[in-house]
Amino acid sequence: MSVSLRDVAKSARVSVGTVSNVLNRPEIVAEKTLLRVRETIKELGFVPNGFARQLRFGNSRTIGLIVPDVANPFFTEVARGVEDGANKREYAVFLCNSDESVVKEERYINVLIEQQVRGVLFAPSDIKSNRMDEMKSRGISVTLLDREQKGEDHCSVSVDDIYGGRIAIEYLGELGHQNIAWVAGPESIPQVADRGNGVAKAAKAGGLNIETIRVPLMNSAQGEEAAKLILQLPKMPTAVFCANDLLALGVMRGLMAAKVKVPDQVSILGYDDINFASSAAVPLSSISQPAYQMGVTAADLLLSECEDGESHQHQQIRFQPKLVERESTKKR
Amino acid sequence: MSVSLRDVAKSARVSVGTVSNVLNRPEIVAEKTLLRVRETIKELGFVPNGFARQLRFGNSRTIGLIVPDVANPFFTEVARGVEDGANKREYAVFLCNSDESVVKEERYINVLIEQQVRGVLFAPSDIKSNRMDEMKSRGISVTLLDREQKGEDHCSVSVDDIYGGRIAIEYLGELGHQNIAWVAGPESIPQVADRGNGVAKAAKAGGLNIETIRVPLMNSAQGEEAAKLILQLPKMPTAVFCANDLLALGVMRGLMAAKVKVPDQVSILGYDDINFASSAAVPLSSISQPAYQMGVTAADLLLSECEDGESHQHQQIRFQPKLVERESTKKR
DNA sequence: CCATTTCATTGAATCGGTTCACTTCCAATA
DNA sequence: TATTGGAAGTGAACCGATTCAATGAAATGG
Repeated sequence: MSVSLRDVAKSARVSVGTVSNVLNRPEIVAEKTLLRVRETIKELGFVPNGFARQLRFGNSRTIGLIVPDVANPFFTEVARGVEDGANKREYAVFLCNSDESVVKEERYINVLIEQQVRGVLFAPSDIKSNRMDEMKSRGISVTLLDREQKGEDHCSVSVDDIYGGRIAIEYLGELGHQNIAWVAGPESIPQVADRGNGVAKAAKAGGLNIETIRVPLMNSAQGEEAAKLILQLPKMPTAVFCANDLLALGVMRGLMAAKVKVPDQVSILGYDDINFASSAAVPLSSISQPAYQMGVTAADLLLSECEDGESHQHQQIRFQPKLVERESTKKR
Repeated sequence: MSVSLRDVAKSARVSVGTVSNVLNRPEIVAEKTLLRVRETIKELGFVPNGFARQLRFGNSRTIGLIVPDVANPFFTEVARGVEDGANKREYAVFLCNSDESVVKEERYINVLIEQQVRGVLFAPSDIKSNRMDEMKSRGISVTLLDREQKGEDHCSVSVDDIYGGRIAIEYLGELGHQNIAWVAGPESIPQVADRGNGVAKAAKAGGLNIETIRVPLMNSAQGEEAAKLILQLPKMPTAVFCANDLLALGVMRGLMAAKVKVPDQVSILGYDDINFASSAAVPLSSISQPAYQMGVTAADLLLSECEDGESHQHQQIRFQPKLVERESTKKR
């Protein structure tokens, strides 16, 4: 089927070594031979086989990035950062969307191993260290993304979500809000749990009243559901803090549909600071995570691990989230 | 560095063939040997080398997907479709974000060739058929995404954007709008040009007045700029049709900031029907493209080309966009 | 004219897993 | 006892590009 280097060699009446030299070190080949071989290559439509080359070299210049949801603007932003960080060092990124499914995650890990990527950036749906150890044992470096691990087996890049939850509530407290609804996702998601801890801590310190509303998924449709529940609360809160921006946008829509004025009657605060937050009808205040920067940093960390080899020291990098004030929050 | 099959064989005192059989056809190996070899594999931490395997087999079960912008919800939706379509046939997808840069596009094409993907789904920033022909000559099938080519060298999946532009204006005409602003992106983007043609055609047929506003990028910030321009028009339009939803959301925000009521004073119509369209403060009416379906179809087309080989017939599949009516458009 | 250096080319060995024709060995059958 | 059959295991050849010690040929120098 495919034309091999040997075919070219035979047809051009030279040795395989010469053809290889034409491709890789043309300067050491006599001009006449060079032209003849190149002519033959074109004629036969020869293209070197990447597998064979890499089999010889031992590794590729690609890394894998596994995220739970590409449709979430937060992760697309992280992905852009990873890409830029990797491109700077001339690596390419294999972007894998696990869709929060462990099965897909496993499948992608297998593919990445088979394709012999140099390293993997992993934002697991669920921390299963066995696969991570497996990758490591195969010489594939792994860096955790948006998740931190207790041990020091891997590098990681994460965000201090407890702090994020705390400053959110502190800010709402400063604005004079006493009754606050906390719209949370599943407790099983570590980020949600951490943000919730921060919320509880700040509420206790400030003597604020928190009403928790838990929804199974963190999208805007669930936000609208949450809005309905908020409207039914015995005591209507004056502010709502949501576990991510998609929820917040849904809540905003749900409340506005019920003629509740945002932010005059109810303030809304999101988390992630996705792009769309600023272009909502009432621009959304949010707790911002440096998504792009996290991606760049993670790529840097992973690739320096790949290139340093033995001498590498694992690092746990943790970013601080920041409040971004827009128009959806207001003094009581 | 890495443990090879030969090392295992030596250590377990069997031949390489037997070790290979333990991995691939364990049923033909005597149980006692099986256990011993497996023990050794675990002990040495042996992992087969994917390149060597694929060198033997000749090709992988991966395809590449090159999109101009993963951050655009339209393309993430397409990507999900592609993934699901590919997974059904047990292929994995290498998602590459060209970021509208030809340089990145080229680099990714090289990586895909090197990784010996089976096929490529390509939404080019710019139709450069030379690379496409090159891939084809290397036995990598190529299917065009969201772009149609005149010749019949490749399969393609696209949307009838002329039709989309037409039904948009026809709809606004039916609602009684006579003065309509058309917020367009760069004319160099084929989709924009097609939509514009549809707009012109429908306007002529219906005797409507169209004011074209051209912006350099198709994001929501540019939409806000467009809103300013609209407010300065000598004759204020009663409806705005935007080349995509991001622009439309920006326009909506810009107009509302200027106290223009949507849709009472001005109707707004977008294009793409991204997820966020429905959760905007005033849910956005839009021309919907079957993004997910397009992705699934493209993957199917590509993979049947890969598997059929010679007997394959190239197909040009073209979807019809549909109007989705929400609350941002209203009768005059 | 021979010795030495330079330049061009060669081709076998290598990477690591898979395959397959072949050998062993043992039990079953005639 | 001789023959057959089947199961288990062997190891060389192979996939295709790269590398490097070795060879050949031409050019330079004395």
